[in-house]
Amino acid sequence: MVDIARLAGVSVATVSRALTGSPLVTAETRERIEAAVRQTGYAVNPLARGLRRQEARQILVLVPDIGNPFFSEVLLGIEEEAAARGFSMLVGNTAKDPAREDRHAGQLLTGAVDGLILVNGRLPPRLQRDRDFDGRIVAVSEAIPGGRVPVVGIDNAAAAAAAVAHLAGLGHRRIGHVAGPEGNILTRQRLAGYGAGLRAAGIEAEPDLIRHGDFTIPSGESAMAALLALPTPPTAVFCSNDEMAIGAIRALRIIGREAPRDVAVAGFDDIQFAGTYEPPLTTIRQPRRRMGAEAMALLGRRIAAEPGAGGDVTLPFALVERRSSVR
Amino acid sequence: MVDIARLAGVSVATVSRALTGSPLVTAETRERIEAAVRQTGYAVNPLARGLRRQEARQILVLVPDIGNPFFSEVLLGIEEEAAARGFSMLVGNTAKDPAREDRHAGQLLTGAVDGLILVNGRLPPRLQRDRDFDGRIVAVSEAIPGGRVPVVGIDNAAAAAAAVAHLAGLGHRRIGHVAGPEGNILTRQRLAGYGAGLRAAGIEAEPDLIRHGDFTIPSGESAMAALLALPTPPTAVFCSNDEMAIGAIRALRIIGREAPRDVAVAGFDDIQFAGTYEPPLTTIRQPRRRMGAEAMALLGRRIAAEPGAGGDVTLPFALVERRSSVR
DNA sequence: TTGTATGCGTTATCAG
DNA sequence: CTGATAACGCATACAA
Repeated sequence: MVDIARLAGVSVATVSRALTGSPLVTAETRERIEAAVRQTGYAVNPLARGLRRQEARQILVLVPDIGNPFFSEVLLGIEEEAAARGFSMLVGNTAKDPAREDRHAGQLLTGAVDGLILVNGRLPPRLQRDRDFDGRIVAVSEAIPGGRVPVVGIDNAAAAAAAVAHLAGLGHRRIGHVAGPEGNILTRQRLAGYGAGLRAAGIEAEPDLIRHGDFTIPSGESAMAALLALPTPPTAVFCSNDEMAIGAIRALRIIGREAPRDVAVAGFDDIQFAGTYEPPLTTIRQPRRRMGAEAMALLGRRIAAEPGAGGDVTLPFALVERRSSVR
Repeated sequence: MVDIARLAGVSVATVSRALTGSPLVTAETRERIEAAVRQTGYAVNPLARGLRRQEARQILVLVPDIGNPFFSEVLLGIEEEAAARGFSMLVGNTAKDPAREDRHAGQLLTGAVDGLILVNGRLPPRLQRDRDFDGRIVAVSEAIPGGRVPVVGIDNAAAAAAAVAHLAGLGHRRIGHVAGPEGNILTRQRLAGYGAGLRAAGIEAEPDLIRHGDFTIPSGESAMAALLALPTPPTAVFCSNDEMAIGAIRALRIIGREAPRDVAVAGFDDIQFAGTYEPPLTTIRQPRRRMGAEAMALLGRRIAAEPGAGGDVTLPFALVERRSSVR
């Protein structure tokens, strides 16, 4: 910067002002400075600027598994919005390990990042104690227990109810549910929606028709196998995510049956291969990318301490009807 | 830090030394300092440290599409190795847009990041001119034209040849190829391997049996449709990636045929759903995660200016035989 | 409108 | 082994 100052025949202060768009600079001097910048290819040092301004213009996203396509598409939305707002995106993989969560969260305490986006459904331990940074944290997709941090996502219960209504509308009365792991918030919300959907259709709930998996294909397969071993198996099944729905279809195939002929199957998420699978999956589409973008927008507003940067953001979902549920 | 110094009754210089693990500190003073640190929850400011040391302890990964599972698993490997080496990972989505590439690459010039990992197959324009940062750039998966930057990946030609050898070994003599977009390096390498594989099996190449797609499912579908419309269609097809292989299988299905009964199909990459698809896909497995990790390790060595931080790293691939190719 | 001076939080140099 | 101090590059308060 001192070079630019010399080249343009001004002080570094003026260069700084010109570069930050201060109105206190003559058009003419600004022009000289910009010329010098172009000539030398100079660029402001973000570390020095950050040190001075006490901000990093960086945000951190905590993800349990970057490799999971669901999360990576949320990341895409975050990145776009972050770039648009002049932020860079750091990504930390937690693998659900509290120690890693804490290590990454440390970046918020040190000032390495200005904000945090949680895609992993919980606050890192050290942040549970320390409430000083609540204003710089938002969650996406999955709510955080405690209600301290705002969430951006869909109405999971309503979406689950919509899926069940769809199956009931097809004439099914025995509708099973392959739920996620117990204790998980999404599991609870979708389970609640499942129950509400049954009620709305005038169907009596039957605890035996509910089995828990862990959101993986194999777990969906065994949950469905258990359902099929029932004296009176369900004629339709709503699964808490698409992976388990695929597992359910495999379980059918293994015993020589198939979806939707023998059992209708619906999933949740509309992952990339949901529409490509055989049969294509009926599912709930979440606006993943937009969820990421909205989360970043919210975080940006909170960091800037904008007044309206309030609570949760609920985005619309869509029921996507495909062959797996329709005869 | 000044607080710590006061608490421990030493100077900031000593605190700094203790915190950086300098041997020039008494065990006793170090203990006092560490106690003060624990008590206050103090953490070093990375911006100030970076400004002073002229390093950011951050690296940037340029990806064309974070949402793509192939890339996101490479990211996983990068993140793990980066964390292990004390680096944070920034992710920049380029969407193949040169302007975005340049904007992100700027972070290398400003010192915001210490190194760059390219997963998008090419150097951002401004870095093509400026060779000053060559020592801080590595590529993964896809080689960069020009040979200036070292690549971490598999031997794509050999892998393609192995896939073709597999199909030939099954007795096929008319083996088609659904290639990637023309001009793409991976396309060229795999196309070359396809040719080599045919030659090794004593099969004469036939230009008509080669169609180009763009690595998407629909493009694979139409490429395969064209192949099937030939007077004498191939009895086996090697596709340059799994998405196009899935498209090829769909093309078969549309005209009432199926894989592998009518045409054997092999893909490339072993993406997440390759093993789950119906039929499960025969494909080439790339060690994506390890590729990411090795790339980061290489970059780390280069940044540290370690002597042995030389050229390309070639990792082993594996031919995964599944039902799509076997009768 | 511009320049001077100071401090952001660290680390490295140089004395002691 | 420890302390004082300069410097990293920038942005702002204060003067002019």
